[in-house]
Parts: sequence; C-alpha cells; structure tokens
Amino acid sequence: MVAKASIRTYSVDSDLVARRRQQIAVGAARVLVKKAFDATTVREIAKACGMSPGTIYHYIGSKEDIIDLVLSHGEAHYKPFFEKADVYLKMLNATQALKQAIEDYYRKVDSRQDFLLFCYQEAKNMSPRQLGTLLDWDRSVVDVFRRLLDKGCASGEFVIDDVRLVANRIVSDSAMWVVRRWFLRKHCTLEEYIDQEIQFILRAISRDKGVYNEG
Amino acid sequence: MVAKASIRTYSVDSDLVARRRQQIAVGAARVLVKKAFDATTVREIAKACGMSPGTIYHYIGSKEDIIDLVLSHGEAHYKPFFEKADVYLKMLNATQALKQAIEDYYRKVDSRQDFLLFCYQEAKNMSPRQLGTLLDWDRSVVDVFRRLLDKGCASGEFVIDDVRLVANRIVSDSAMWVVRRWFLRKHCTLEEYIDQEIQFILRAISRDKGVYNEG
Amino acid sequence: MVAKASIRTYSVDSDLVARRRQQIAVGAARVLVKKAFDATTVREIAKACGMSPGTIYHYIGSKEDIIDLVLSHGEAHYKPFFEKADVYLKMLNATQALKQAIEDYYRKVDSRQDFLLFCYQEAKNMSPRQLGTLLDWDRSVVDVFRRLLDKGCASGEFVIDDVRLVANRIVSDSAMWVVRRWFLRKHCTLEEYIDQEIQFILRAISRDKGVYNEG
Amino acid sequence: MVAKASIRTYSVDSDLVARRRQQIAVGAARVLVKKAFDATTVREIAKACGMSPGTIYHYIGSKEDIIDLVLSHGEAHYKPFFEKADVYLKMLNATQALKQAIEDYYRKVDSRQDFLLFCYQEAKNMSPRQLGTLLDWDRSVVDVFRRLLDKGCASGEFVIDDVRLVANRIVSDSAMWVVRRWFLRKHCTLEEYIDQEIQFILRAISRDKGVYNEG
DNA sequence: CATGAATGAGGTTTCATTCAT
DNA sequence: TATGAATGAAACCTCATTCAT
Repeated sequence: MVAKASIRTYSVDSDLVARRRQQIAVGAARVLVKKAFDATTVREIAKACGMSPGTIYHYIGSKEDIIDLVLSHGEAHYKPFFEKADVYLKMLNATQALKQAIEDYYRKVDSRQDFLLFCYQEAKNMSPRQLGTLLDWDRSVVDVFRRLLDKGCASGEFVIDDVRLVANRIVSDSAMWVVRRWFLRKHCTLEEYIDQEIQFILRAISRDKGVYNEG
Repeated sequence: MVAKASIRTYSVDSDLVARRRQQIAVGAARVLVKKAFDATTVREIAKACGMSPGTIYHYIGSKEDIIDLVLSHGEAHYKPFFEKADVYLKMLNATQALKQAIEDYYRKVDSRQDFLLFCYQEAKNMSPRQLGTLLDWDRSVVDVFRRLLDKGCASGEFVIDDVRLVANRIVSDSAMWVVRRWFLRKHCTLEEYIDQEIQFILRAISRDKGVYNEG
Repeated sequence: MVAKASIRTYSVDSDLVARRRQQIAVGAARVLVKKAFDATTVREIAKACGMSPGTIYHYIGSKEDIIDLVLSHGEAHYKPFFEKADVYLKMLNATQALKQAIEDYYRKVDSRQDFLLFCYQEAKNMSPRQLGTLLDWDRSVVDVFRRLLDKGCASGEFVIDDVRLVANRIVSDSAMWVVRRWFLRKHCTLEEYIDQEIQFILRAISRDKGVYNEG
Repeated sequence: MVAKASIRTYSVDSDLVARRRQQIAVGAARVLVKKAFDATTVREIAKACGMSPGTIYHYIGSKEDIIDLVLSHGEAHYKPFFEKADVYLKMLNATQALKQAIEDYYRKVDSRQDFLLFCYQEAKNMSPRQLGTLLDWDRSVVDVFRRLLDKGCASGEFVIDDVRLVANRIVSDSAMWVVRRWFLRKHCTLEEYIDQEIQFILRAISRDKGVYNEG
C-alpha cells in the first residue's frame, strides 16, 4: 500500500538503520508540529532526534527523505485500523459496524494529530512521488468506509446517493478535528465530536430515521 | 474585522501604495498556489507581480508582509458575503436563508480556492499576529452561520444541540472542498457538493424531517 | 574551437556577465596557481576576484563552472598565435617558420604559466566535457606545428618519420617548461630553453645536417 | 635518498605496520589514478585497501600521510634502476649505456604510470616537505643520466652544451609518456616512443653524427 | 587489532534585503 | 519611482577523524 522509497544510507546494519530512521521520524514529527518543514533546519531536527546533523545523514540521503520517514511512520500508526477492517465488515449490523469504525478511526487520528497536520500542511512541499504515496493512503482509508457503507446499502440499512462522497465526508471530518482544532478544542471534546459526526452521518443515510438515536 | 498591520513603505503616494500592494497580493497568490511560501523566492513573486525585487521592497518591509497582503486581499473577496449577512437574517424562512447562505458562501470559496489553500497550508509559517487575524476572520464567517442557525432555532425550524458545532461544520466542509479537491474533483461537481452539504445539514437539524427535500 | 558551455546566470546584461566572468577567470587563476582547485574555497576565489561569494553565484551555476571560465580565458590568450598560423605557413623557409612558431608559442606559454599548470594539474578534477574541450584545444596547437612540419617535408627541408610525434614533442616540451619549472628555472632562461628546443628539433628533422647551426 | 617521515601509528608490531602501509599505498594508488586526492574520501581509499576507515587510522596520522605512503611506495619501484646505475657507468660505450638506461627507465615509468601521474597532478596538494621529497627523488633520477652524459663527454662520444638540461629532457620526456598519454597512446607504442627519444637525444649530442643509426 | 557509527567543522550554495543608478 | 546587482548570513550536506565495542 505504501511504496517505501529506498533511501540512501552508509550503514549495512539494517536493524540499526530501521531503528535510527524510526528515531528520526519521531523526532522530526515532534518538531514539525510547530514549524513548517522548510522553516525547520536539519540541525533542529537532529537535536530533536538526539543526533548530530552528521549522523542524520548516515540514514537519509537528503532533507527531503525525512518527509518519507515521517509519512511511513505516520501511516504505520494506522495499520491496526486497516487490519480490523475485515472485522467491521463481518459484523451483522452495518450501523453498529460503521459507528465502531468511525470511533476507532477518529481516536487513531486524535492520538497522532501531528501526522495529519503534517500531511495537510506540507502537501505543497512534497514531491509528486510523496504526494502519490499520501493520496494512495488516503484512498485506502476512504475505501474502508466505502465498503462498510456498501454493505449497509446492500442490507437495506442505508440509503445513499453517492457512497464515495459520504465515505469522503467521514474522512474529511476526521481531518477537520485536527486542522481546525483551534476552533473545535474550545467548544467540544473528542467524544462529543465523534458523537456529532455519527449522528450527522446516520441521519443522512439511515433508512429508518429513528435508528441512530438508539446507539 | 481585519486588523490591517501597518507595513513599511518608502512611498508617500497612498494611492500608489494601495495599487502596488494589490498587485503584489494578486501576483503572490498566483505563485503560491503551486509552491509553499518558504519555497518561493521573492524574485519569483516579484516576477509574478511584474515588478523587480527592489520595487517590491518599496511597498513591504519584509517577505513576511506578503502574507498579510495575501490575507487581506483574500478576505476582501468575502466582503460581499458579509454585507449580505443581514439579508439572510431578515428572510422569513430560516431554512431558505441557510440554504442561500451556504450556496453563496461555497461559491465564494470555490471562486478563490487559492486563498483558502494558502490559509490552511501556510498556517505554520504565519506569525501569531497573522494567525490571529486569520482566526478572527474565520470566526466571523462561522458567526454568520451561527446567527442564522440561532434564528432558525428561535423560530422552531431547527433543533440543534450545539449551534457552534454545526456552524463550524458548514465552514469546515467548505474548506474541504478546496483542501481535498484532489478527491472531490474526481467524484462530484460544486453543485453536487453544495446539495449534499445542504442535505446533510438540514437532515441533522430540521425539526420537520421532510422539509429539506422540498428545497 | 572552444565549445563555450552555457553557464547559468541571474543577469540579463550580457556585457556585464562577460565582464564579471572575465574577472572571475582572472581572480581564480591567480589563486589556483598556488592551491589545488578542490582545496580552494569559493570564498577565497571570490575574494581574489574582489567579489562576495554570493555575487560569484550570479555569474556561475556551480563551483565547477569556474573551471570552464579559467579554461576559456586561458585559451583566449592563445588566439593571436592561432591567427598567426597562416603567416608561418606562408613563409618560404619552413625552417625559419618553425623557429618563429616555436619561439612565439613558447613565449605565449611562459607569459601565462598559470594556465598550463592548471590544465595539467586539474585534469583529474575536470568533467569529461571539460577534458574534451581541453584536448580539442591541445590538438589545435599540435596541428599548427604539424602543418608546418608537413610543409617542410614537402619542400624537402625536413625528413620526418612521424610528423605527429614531432609536433607533439614540441608542444610537450613547452608544457615541461612550466610543469618542471622548479628544475629548469634554476638552470636556464626561457631564451636558452627555446634555443635548446629548436636545436633538438632541427637536428632531428633537418635533411641538411648543418642548417640548424646557421639560425 | 628518500627521507621517510615518521607517521603516527597505534601499533607496536613494526612488521604489521609496514605490511599495512604497503597495503594502503597500493590501494590508494589504485583509486588515485582516476580521482584527485582531494576528491577521494578516506572511506573510498579504505575500501580499495580492504580495510575500514578506522583501521587506516591505526597506521597513519592523517589523510595527508597517505601521500607519503604513495610516494614512498612509488619511489621504491625505481630502486632497481638506481642500483643498476653503477652498471651503466661501468659500460665502456657511453652511447650504449645511455641507450640502455633510457630504455630501462622508460619501461619502469611505463609499468607504474599511476605513480608519475600522481606526482605531477597532486603536486599542488603536497606539503612543502612532501614536495621536497619528490624533488629530491627527481634530482636523483636526473643525476643518473647526468653522470652518464658526463662520462660520454669525457670519453669524447658526446658534445653537450648543458649536460643538466639534456638529462632533464630525458626525464621530462618520460613523464610526458604518462602525462600526455591520451595523445601518444593513439599514435605510437612504448617501443616507438623510446626509439624516437633515443634518436632525438643522440642526434643532438653525438660527436659522430652517424653513430645513432647503428643501435 | 579491527570495526564502523558518530561527530561537527567547514564547504558550497541560496536568497532576503539593500542601495547606487 | 523603479531597477537589479551586490551582499553575507545561514542553510544543507560531506567527510576526516575518533572511540566504544
């Protein structure tokens, strides 16, 4: 799903390389929450990783590669969600499955806000390849919800005009929790936000207009 | 509404200053759609404005000031919308008013996508003051919809738990039309997107569950 | 003869560009007599040119381009020699012509020793293209002497086994005046070196074994 | 003849030190044929030696010391030539002795071209001490030929104006076989080059103008 | 003894900003 | 007023050298 670019390294110890790159991804993410990628110096990133600028270049080929590391690391955080996709699909009640998936996904998003923020704010600094990686990943998420919605339509629980658009909306809104956090954080908690999202979606797609009140 | 910072200039002809700054804002916006602010050189911006780098500095104090110009210019684009706010409020039917306001606002957003993109992608490059300006502006937009929703609640047309959250959602979704355009543009037109938005919102807030189908 | 590479510049004033590049070539040559190209920093070269490091990069694309400038400028120094080639060929006495050509060329070499030193010592730092330029130039010089020798053979003044080798030797020996200057400078003057060269060559190629004593 | 600088080492096993330094000299020479010393990293040299960068530093004090090793090793290659010098001097026929010496020396040069190339191209990167070592060595070679020429003059076989210059010319021309190999290699073999050299020299210095044809 | 990961000084290069014209 | 050449600070990146293993 995620095409991992082959990044230059001077080391042959692939374990160490993996460990250091993880370290770089984590450190970089920490700094990049506050400052734009371009405005952040390699020195700053190195310091946040507990490395010297020279060391960082033993594990990457150029500053740009740090974007790849951050993306890879961020996406890895969602692996459990993707692995659970089949579980949602096997649930008898599509409504319950959707509720569960939304809640799980939104909690994932919330627990690694730096990643989504990075994706939305640094898109313009990314190479076409990096952007492609990102869009592929996004589509994968949308697809999980799309399949859930499809199943609900098939079972008659949902009535939906354009399944893709609704799936997109669910993903959009999760991003908004992060991107517009300065607004939302003042007015509601994550739980409230999730509840509202579920209500909005279910009201819009449920055949039986009362069902969404039971959850 | 928007606190215009006082930017240094060497000129005394305030008309010329205004004209040149408009020119800069327009030119800069054109370049900044494609490249991040930090990755864009003053030379590039100057060329896009049809000026020399030296001339630009007769009308700004530093590169950062260009952000202010772009923001001011972008916000000015929404002036008609704000001026029409009272019209919406005076409409008898809150549902119709809301529909109208959403449609008007979304069209405004669509016609100057570069501005919203700039706001969301360059937030990290902005100074606290600039960010404040931006948030103030955002709140103003949300407020327009909040007042519309309040009125609908008062008249009994709407039943809303948290008016702020719904208003925020309307504004959020307009931003998503721009920020996730790479997804949406493939799957629906602006008109379809607006229709879906109106349906989602009305289904969620209307007392009379059928009303939103009539629009 | 010399393929001038197109080097990046930020200026459009081609006169200024030419002037500044000349300035760079001269300054660089002055520093590069003493230190290897790689061991010389751009800052040092800039200072020797009376420019700032930033300014130098308005007229070149990379440090490597300085090699081109030095080569171009060095070769230009030999333009008068090439232009005089026809004069030598039109002289009735091939022996006199050869003597004259050798003397002229060796004096040229002596008056810009830095250039030949640069060519022989930096060859390994040059790109294939630059090396090609250099070899082309070298061949041009050899060719001048080759044609003179050919003419002497045709007129019966010279008897030569391999004209190319003799021409090459003349050029080689001129380089040696520079490359082994630490030896030669202690033991002879340029005039003596030229005389010896002429004697060596004429003794080796003259049909009439006495002729070279008359010169 | 060659003052071997004392190079730092961490080892006490002087046999091992000698062996490793030989290894370094050979490996370095192999790499330095293609790339300038400054442009070659210690890592590359280490790899060419089959060592790690760390190991190299157990046997040298700094990268610069590698120049010393290469010089020492290269000069050692000429030891047999120097040892044979007395043999040449004891030959009855100076002309034959000179012919033999030239041929032997030129073959030596040809069989280790990398060394001469290194000497001529890296001179600017050498410290004064290293350059001194090199010039001393060069003078030693010139001296061998000088003594041969002196003897020929004494015996009446040669008539020479400036013995030093002729000796220098013999050595110069051997260097040219390497330094201008890109030209010569296309036009003649080593044997032809040696023959031409012997002819040039003998024609220039022989009392009996016919003698050189007999060889 | 051998290794190669880590370091950080210093090199090349870019670019916001100034200022003479 | 407008220009664009010049500046130099600071960024990215390399690599000689050290040192724990």
